[in-house]
Amino acid sequence: MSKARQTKARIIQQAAEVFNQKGYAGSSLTDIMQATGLKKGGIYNHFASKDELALAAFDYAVSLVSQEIWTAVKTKRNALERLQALVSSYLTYAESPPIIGGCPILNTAIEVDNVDSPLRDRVLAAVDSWRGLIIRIVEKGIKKGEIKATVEPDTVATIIICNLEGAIMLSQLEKNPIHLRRAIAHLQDYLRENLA
Amino acid sequence: MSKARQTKARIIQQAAEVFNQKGYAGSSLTDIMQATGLKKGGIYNHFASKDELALAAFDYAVSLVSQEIWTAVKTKRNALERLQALVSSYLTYAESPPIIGGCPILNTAIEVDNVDSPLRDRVLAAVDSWRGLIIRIVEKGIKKGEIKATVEPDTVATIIICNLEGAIMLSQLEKNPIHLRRAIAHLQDYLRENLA
DNA sequence: CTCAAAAAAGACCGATCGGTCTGCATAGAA
DNA sequence: TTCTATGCAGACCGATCGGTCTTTTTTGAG
Repeated sequence: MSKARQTKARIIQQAAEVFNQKGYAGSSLTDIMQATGLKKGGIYNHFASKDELALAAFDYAVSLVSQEIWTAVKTKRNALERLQALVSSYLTYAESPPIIGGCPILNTAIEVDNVDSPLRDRVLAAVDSWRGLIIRIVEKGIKKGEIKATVEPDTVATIIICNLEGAIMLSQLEKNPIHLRRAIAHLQDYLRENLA
Repeated sequence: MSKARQTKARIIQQAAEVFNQKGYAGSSLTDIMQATGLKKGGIYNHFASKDELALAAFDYAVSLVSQEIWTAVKTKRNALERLQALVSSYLTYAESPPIIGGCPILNTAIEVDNVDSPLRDRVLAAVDSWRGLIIRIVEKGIKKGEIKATVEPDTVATIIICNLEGAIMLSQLEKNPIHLRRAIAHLQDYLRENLA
């Protein structure tokens, strides 16, 4: 049983890399077979369908990104510092990303934003969770007097996510981390000048 | 001959909508046939391959967006006002977008950023062209004393594009224009406070 | 109106798609 | 070490993929 779970975890990890680079529609089972070294029987023994594997792979990819963010955030107690740490954690995204191929939330959002699918719901949930984290940090900061009471938590969340996602796209496309670095610097200015 | 060109143009327009909503890998020739009302013979009479049609459709979609931007920009002469007009032109993106399914540059960038393909080169060129427009506006503004000499044109371009693209993704995913409006307001603040 | 040229239809092609199933190999409890 | 439960290989399936080609229809110049 342990062996089986190990294999299943390996399939998810390696499929996540394939999906994140080539997209769900653009990845075939042959691609997954090549990445995992397994044949069809081996894969379908663990997953009922390609879609089910895609969901598991997306959840796994998101968990990698979330973990990286949370690891950075929890090192600080002050609200402003928490936001700064969150933003800065994306500096590592260019050099040693948690998963190759860009941000899985962005990639999947673009691919499924016009269709109804379970995957679309997962993306929405992932974005909501991310936005919720930022909103809670800001709200707590306001309550504790670390952040100006006039600041709108929702707006801060939108601005941070927009900049990071847009910058990841640009840096990924041009294979140049400069855009991500500029966006992070811009967000740090924004946080410093508008929140406290 | 005129009829032929009309048909070809119609194929490009309707294929562009399909591709922009479902992606290139996610759109089949059957989808294109359904959208255009033509059969395979009718489509392949105008295009040698699906890829060739995809290129034409992408170029067309980008031209729609570019035209919208340029129409807004050319109404102003002052550099700061030009940038403000450019940013504000995206207010219409939510209600009456030049093409449905989100920004074609963003959508295509995400789909092809990890593969080598002619389409990837087109996306790079489209982004370069957009960034070049912003950079030239800023440079001219600096030369004419309308913008502070310490402003980095490249950075301004990155920040504007990041915010707009990230916001389009969020608004498209959540089917809520609020994110785009927040990003535009944020950019207007940024331009006002940092450029002049 | 004629008729040649071009546009479109639709049958057809091999390759590949996601998915199923049978049988063999292996793992791990007894 | 034995034996059974299950992980996995690989042949197989129908559907659909992008693309070709022959035939029919339409177009528009003369």
